[in-house]
Amino acid sequence: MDAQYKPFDIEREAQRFWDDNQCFKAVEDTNREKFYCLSMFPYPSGKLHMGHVRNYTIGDVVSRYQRMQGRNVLQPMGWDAFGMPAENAAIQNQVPPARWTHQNIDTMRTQLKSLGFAYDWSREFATCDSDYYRWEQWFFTKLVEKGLVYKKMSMVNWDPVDQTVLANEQVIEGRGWRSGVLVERKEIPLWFLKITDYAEELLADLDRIDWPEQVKTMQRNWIGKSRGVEMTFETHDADGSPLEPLSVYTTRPDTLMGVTYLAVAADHPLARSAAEGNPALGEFLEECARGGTSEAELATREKKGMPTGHSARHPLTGRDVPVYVANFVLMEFGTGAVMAVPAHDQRDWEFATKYGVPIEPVIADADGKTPDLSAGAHTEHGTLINSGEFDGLDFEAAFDAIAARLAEQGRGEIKTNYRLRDWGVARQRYWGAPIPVKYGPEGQTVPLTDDELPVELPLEVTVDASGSPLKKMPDFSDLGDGWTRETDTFDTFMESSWYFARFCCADNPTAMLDERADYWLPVDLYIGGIEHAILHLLYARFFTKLMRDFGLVETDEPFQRLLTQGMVIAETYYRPTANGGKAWFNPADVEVSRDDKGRPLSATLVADGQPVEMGGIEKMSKSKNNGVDPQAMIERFGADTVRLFMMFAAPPEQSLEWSDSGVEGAHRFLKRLWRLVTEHLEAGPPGELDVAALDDAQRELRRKTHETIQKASDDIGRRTTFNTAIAAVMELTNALGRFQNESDDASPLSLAVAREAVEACVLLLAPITPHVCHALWAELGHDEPAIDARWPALDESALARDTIELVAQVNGKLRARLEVPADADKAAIEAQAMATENVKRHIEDKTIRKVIVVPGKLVNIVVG
RNA sequence: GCCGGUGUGGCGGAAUUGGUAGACGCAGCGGAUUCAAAAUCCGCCGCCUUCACGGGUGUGUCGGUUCGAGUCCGACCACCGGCACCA
Repeated sequence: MDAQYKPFDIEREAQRFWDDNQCFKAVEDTNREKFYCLSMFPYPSGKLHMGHVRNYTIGDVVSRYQRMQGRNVLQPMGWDAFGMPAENAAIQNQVPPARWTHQNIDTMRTQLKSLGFAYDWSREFATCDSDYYRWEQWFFTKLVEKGLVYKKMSMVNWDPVDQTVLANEQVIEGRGWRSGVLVERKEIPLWFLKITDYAEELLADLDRIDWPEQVKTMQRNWIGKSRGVEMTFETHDADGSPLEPLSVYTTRPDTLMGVTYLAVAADHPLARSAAEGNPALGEFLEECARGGTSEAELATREKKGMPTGHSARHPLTGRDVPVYVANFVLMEFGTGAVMAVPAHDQRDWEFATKYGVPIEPVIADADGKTPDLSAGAHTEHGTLINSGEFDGLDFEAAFDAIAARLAEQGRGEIKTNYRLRDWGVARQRYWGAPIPVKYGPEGQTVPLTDDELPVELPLEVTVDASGSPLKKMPDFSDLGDGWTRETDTFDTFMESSWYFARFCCADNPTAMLDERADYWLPVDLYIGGIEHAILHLLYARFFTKLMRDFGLVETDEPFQRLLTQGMVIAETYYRPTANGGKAWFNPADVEVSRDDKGRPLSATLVADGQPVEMGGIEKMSKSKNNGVDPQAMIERFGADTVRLFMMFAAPPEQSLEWSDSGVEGAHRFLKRLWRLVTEHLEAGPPGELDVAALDDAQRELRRKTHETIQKASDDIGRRTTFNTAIAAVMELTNALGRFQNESDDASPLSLAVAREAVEACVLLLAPITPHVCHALWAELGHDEPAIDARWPALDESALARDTIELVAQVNGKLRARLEVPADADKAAIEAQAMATENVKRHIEDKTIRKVIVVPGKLVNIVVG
């Protein structure tokens, strides 16, 4: 055995072994329990970043652990290859998006392989392969047939200079990112999928999946089920001539008698008609149409409104209230109109205060009095006042009574509403899957038939800032005889909504999915960034239900268990630039000086020795130039070190701060492990492990071994806290090191106990640092490779203790530590605590009021 | 703005069900080894106080529940993720 740990030789050899023997090729076997472990596939943006390394190491650790549990494991990898960055790169470098994408895939595949991930590469695909997206096109045409797809006018960000639709990301402070001009809201026809048909099931099934509660809560709130009343207000203009009635939805019908105005969206037909002959209002509507379409932007905008001059008749009192246009009412939500109760809704209160609309309280405060509305609205439920016949009713009773009265008069009904909106899947972009629809000379809209599929995306194109090149390619769009092809492409969320299913049968050329999908699905553990908590994960759940309803899969849910991984962050460094901006420097090029406690004091750029500013710790990103290149780290320390550091530095759900010295520490540990095994092997062959013959030191090491097996198994298998599993193994190696040094005892029995500890260390670390463990396992004389070894088994009897330590407290403060027999009863523990010197000192002259004994933990003496 | 989360030594973090705060690692300090250095090994290491035993204090801030709170409750502050065309 080599006395030195040589990661590069070891890693090359282990990877060659796994490769040559196709160790990770997954084969369906109904006699074995399967485990499908999936990490969110990467967008091929160029090179692997640390976020990828973290994500994929977590998945690999779980996959290898599950394999050691004897399960039939599938861990595939592929590429989420469509998207905007390829088009941006194309504009910048005149490279066709396809070539740029495939080059990136090649680079990143090589990098993934160098990390030794246990992927079944035979299932690899990229979503930009027509073999993949053809099935998405095919499925879309089936959805059209079933009425789950429709076309509707919808708002987009329009750049009037570049004459193109912008993504929200491309709108910076209301302006186009390239042109710098104010963006306009523009309505164009777009394709939608009816996700709202599945709103109830998407909500209900959250109870059946093992996901973090926070993610489920976010999805519940996003779906936003509410119970309320939809009602109709008759409307008329200033002259009293009737107009179209206004429909509004409210979850607070109990406040109906407090309505003092209505508000409609700027895009509402009533607002538009009112603006005719009212130039001031027309100007206001134009102002509302400026800026981006994102909800964050709309919600943070200053709340503004203007009267339409029209009035609405209260459905119960018959009183007229004014109708306003308000920039915070959204046409996409509900009916595009709201009733306003400024006394009991904070936003309405602010609006009414600003525009001098009356505020009329109709709900009493907690004391049953008229609420104080001088500083804001009273939004809690309460008893009705100033509401005529409804006075004295509580929320529930008022809700029902007012809903009943409206229903009686044919002016309203109870309605369940969802905040969730249908999914707009059309993008006016090139680098995506073409939407398989054609348009006829008489305006017909026809989905393509099976023999017309796939619609392949032309690959040799020139991309510029003026929008999708497909629209300018008659070869693509003109089908002859007056027929044209749809030039919009799919939202890239379409591809990521079913790739996990295609991995089960990626080689099937004649069907989207086959029975192998039912063997592997659902995914047992899905790992990815928390930033996908809502959109991607909701769309994938929706798509799974669609596929189920078409008989393509049996499962109702795609991902049984979800692990949301935190970001990788690092210190940032910059210098102010002449134009008021910041020039960012990579941490690798910066030297930091520290005080005697190790706190950073200042930083200088190595290249010129001049100071740079410290910009704080941020997510690793290109824009802040604080990314640490995984490749450089692998080349310096080896893949095992990088994997170990990533898993050790933080639990997977928290953000992880990069630390160069932390990586060195991880490397140091692997060297120590190597040396420990070397020294153990040099001491000679172990004897039989005769448990009955152990002395105290041997029994103690053996207990530590099994405590570690217990903890690491729970940490990896149940808790997925890999950092604490590694800490436990480090403790065991420390104990083993002391045992080997101190005992200086090479008896066959001691070597047998040490052997058990050494093998536990190697196997418990095998999922995390697979290369070095592959080598060490072989050195320990095993013919079978470590990947096929069984996870170490716990021997409960090894955990037994004769005495245990517990603490004595006086009034909750720790005063002494006690060594007591493991089977001591409460009275004995209490007596021993009372007899302890330091406890006596704190209870003398005081009355003992109570004694609490928590078995195995502590005794607390309460004195007064 | 709305929804969700996080906050513990010099640093990353541990404390799993309300029961010993700081496991494990990094940095630092002291020592061994070395001609010297690197590497390695051993020891110390929240803060204040004490010769020492010990005592006080301490988990973002303020308050509460409890024999006992990092953990539960209320209010607040700071930061992070998402907000439907970034992926």
